[in-house]
Amino acid sequence: MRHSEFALNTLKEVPSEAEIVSHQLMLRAGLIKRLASGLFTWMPIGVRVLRKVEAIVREEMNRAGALELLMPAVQPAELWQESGRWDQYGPLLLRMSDRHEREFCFGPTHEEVITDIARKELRSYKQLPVNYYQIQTKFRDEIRPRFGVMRSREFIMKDAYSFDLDEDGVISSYEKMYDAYVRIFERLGLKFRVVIADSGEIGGNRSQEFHVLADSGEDAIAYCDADDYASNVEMAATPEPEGEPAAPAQEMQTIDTPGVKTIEALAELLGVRSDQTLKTLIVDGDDGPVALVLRGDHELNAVKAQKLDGVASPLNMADPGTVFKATGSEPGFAGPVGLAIPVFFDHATATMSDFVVGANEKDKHHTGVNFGRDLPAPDTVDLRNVVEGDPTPGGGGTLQIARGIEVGHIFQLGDKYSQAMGAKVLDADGKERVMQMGCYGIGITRIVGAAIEQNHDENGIIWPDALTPFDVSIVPINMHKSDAVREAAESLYRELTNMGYEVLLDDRDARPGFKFADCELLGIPHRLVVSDRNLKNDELEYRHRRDSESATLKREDALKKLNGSRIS
RNA sequence: CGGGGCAUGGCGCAGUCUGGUAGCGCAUCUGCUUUGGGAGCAGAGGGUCGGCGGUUCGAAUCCGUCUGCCCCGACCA
Repeated sequence: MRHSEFALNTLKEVPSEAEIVSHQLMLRAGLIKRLASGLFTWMPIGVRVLRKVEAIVREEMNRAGALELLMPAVQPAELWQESGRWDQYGPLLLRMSDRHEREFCFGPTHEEVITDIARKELRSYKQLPVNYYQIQTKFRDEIRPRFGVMRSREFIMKDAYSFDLDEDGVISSYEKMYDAYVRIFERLGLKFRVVIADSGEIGGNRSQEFHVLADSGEDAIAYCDADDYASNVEMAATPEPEGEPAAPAQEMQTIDTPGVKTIEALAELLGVRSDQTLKTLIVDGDDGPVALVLRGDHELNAVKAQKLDGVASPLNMADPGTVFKATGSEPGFAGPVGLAIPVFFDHATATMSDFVVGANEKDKHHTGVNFGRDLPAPDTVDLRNVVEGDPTPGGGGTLQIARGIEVGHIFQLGDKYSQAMGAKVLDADGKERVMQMGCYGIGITRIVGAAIEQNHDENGIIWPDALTPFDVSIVPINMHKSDAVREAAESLYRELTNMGYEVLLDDRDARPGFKFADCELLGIPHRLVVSDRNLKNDELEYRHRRDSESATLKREDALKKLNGSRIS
């Protein structure tokens, strides 16, 4: 592609709409244009990247034996009513009516449609297993779209759905997808981790997420420094307490803490560490409010809390009126001493002694509180987020925390949809059996953003070879003055193109620095500079996007160098 | 949804308080000079100042209203 024929606009200044680096660079490099909140046009250079991602995903899905189909983006309400999700899904689902007042939605996912296909197409166990997939546009009406294509409302997803006769079958289909996903992310050239995930509302038993590692990631991942354990922090278990609390050294006292409503303020006022305090959170329960008690420096884990018997799901903090009724005080001074509602203590509180708690009275806290004396020794539960340094479930190491961007998710669904929608086949005994399903998603558009989050520097994007819109950039110096440079650049362009490279020839009449800056912003991995200076010796200047220095090489050596770095 | 902010040429912004000919930088176009790290000079094009309504002799500016966009939002008990 000649630059002069590729209508590409780059920006020197950062559009103010963009907050994170991938969004900024995608706008500056001209990959995307925003149309409305959470809606983006993929410009020609962006589409080149998108197609690379799709091609790899498609190849590996096909290799794994999955069958590509394409379902409608718009789906009839009846199917969603049949699965029960028309009412469950909430405002995330974009609903619409046609001219006959029939209701539809723009698909946020396709379990209903595929299950409908499966119940019509699949009759016999002999047809199983089947894994259908598509690469297609979804719409989810996010509360707050942000981070460019990373959390947009419309996005492209590869979604796959497997159908098996029994649980052994699902496990096998799931494992095939796991292997395919590992190959996909390896081929994409991204650093990633597979983590144990919450299967959440979708149900089913087993679920893993694929995260691209990046400091700006929205998700926290806990992983072991000694084995291959990795988990979404939402799901990472904390250990049961070991040992006994130290013997009380202080008497319980009630002290004045006017206006002190936060743990930080409390710790500062009393000159204690936050891990010597307890925080007591009042949340809605199934039958009136319940209290959750954590060490002051720990964070509540909502996913864990809402799974407890008696705690409302989804988790909801009690309103101030309820807090007042339950504790006799406004929020900020709740504590477990003398509290008449159910109380859950986190594991980490079990070994504490001489700690500080709210006194259930405005502007008062208790100090020197101890289990066994001021409070009954608790049965503790797992309520908190893990933190760096916690022991791992395998016991072999300690947890580290990394940030990640979720780009893939695989589930064993079981029969949730097939049961609700009657997707059955006949087994070898001629009996009807409800099929077992799995579902497997990859965020195609999100991968592009995640790749940039992981691979960039102050000058721009640094594409992994597998994703780059162009492999090589040819930068001629003074091409419009020097026929020798022009001819050399054109012949190099033809030769590389014939060799199968995707080449961007910067044939603009611009100064070198301008071209270099664009080249780096666009993140093209290989750059060849053609100049009179080097042509005399039949030389080219080669520089990889990650290099800090250029190398002047004989033309054939430069080509060899390119070939040597070829991956496919 | 709650809170905050913004809306002026393709992008980034000033002008609004204190009403009086719509401006700057980047980008674009033309010409000349320039050509190894986002060039210089000279000129040019491009804006119903988000929409509607009001106040006024006069509104980007004041008032009302609507719309759009951005940011923050369990961890406080």
